[in-house]
Amino acid sequence: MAKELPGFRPLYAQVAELLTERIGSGRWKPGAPLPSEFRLADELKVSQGTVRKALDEMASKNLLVRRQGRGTFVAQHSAQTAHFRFFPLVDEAGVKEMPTSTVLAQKTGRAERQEAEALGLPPRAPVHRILRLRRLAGRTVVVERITLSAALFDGLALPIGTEMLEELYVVYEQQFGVTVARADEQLRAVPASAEDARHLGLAAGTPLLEVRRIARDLYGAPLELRIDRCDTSRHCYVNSLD
Amino acid sequence: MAKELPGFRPLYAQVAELLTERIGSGRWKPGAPLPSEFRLADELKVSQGTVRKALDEMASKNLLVRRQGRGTFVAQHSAQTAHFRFFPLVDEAGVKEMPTSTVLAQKTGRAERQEAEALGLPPRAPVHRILRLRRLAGRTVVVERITLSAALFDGLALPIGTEMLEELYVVYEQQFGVTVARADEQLRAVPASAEDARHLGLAAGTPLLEVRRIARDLYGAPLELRIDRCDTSRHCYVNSLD
DNA sequence: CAGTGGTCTAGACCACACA
DNA sequence: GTGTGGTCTAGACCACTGC
Repeated sequence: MAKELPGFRPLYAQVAELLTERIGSGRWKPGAPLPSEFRLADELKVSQGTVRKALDEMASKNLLVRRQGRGTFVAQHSAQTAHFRFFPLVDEAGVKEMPTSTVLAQKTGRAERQEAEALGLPPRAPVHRILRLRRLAGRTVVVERITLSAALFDGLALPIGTEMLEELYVVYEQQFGVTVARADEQLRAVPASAEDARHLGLAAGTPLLEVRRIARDLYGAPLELRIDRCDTSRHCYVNSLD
Repeated sequence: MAKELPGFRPLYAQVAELLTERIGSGRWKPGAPLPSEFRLADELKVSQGTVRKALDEMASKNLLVRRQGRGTFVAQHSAQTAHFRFFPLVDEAGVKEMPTSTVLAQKTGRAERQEAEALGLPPRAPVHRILRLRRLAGRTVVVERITLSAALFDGLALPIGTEMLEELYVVYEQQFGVTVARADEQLRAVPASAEDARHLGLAAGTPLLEVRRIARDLYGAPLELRIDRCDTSRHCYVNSLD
């Protein structure tokens, strides 16, 4: 069964790739159960052990959720999971709180050079821009500026001025069928602009933590550019190396 | 062979734990080869597949390095590996450069409350404190303050004022037999103190990225408290989520 | 060449979830 | 009970390394 030509990939990796494509193509939607290991093995003409290794690999990348006795399911963002995976701010005691979010503005325009590069779009492609504030324990802690391809997120209309309960990544998944699987971030310390300072109730020039994030889909293609400016006087960004 | 009592752990996890203890106890030193899978399986009275799963798990945690045709080796810090695993600063093009380091001072004193807590030491335990500058592309970019247990790092004597070629984690491993396996970091934006500003050639109050790191050994016990203040005008801290 | 880890297969039994 | 994933075992063959 295994082809051992030079440069070839292991069977389980090919199986994982095939299954990932089925998820990406929408054949299996988020939350849906996959066929059992034995059914997949029969269908793909490989052993159950090989399917298992592929599924384990995909589960370790948070693409699948496996539950003993129940089955294997396509991973699905929820307010909870998106929060714990993609919101690294904690309070001084190290506790992750659920933030509240309010969209101040959503506008459509043409991508600046930097935005187009980050999102892999042609110059001046149409984009949505979102300005959002996020609060923790009643304090506004983050000023967030988001840029999205207007072609990919066609018809996006966020409620302005009222508290959003849903995580944005849940909206992307449920309304536009795109899944955020990974994000790359660059962090810097910057002085608060006059606008940042007004939103955060601080003096202009106060040091803020700037987090520049590119969120990516299953294949690593960029979906969202997000620039957060965070007041780290009472919260901090946490990270573990290895 | 497998005991299936409630709450018990899989055999391969027990094997991994046993092997981790052998490494931690110094029975197998960094860089040394482990016995082959079959020898370990014979010795431990489990199958080769179970040993393999334990070894794979440990390799995925960077505890071991496996090389086809050669064997399995205890992971070893080198200037290269320590740099790529534990130095998240890159330049504007996203390139990781090798930093140069100069120790300005090394003193011994008694732990402050915060230091003792971070390192899991009794109040006022003796500690080494190190002040170090790190340069990238000829610019001083990081002012680094390190606190270590003087009991654990007994006899530490770093060269003052001259450029250090070795990574500190290599020194810990080779001179003191302790391995940094993991690190937890907290990031904040802070204004440069007068001293920071002098070292970095900036104005006091300039926003700096403060990285507060606790480096831990194989078992998660804290080894080192390190507080870096970074000039992020030409470099940034990078991180990937999932 | 012999020895190592890497892959693939097959079968057994266990723990868990749900009807 | 039935079906699921989780663990353990055993054996085969491959690819890589170094003698």
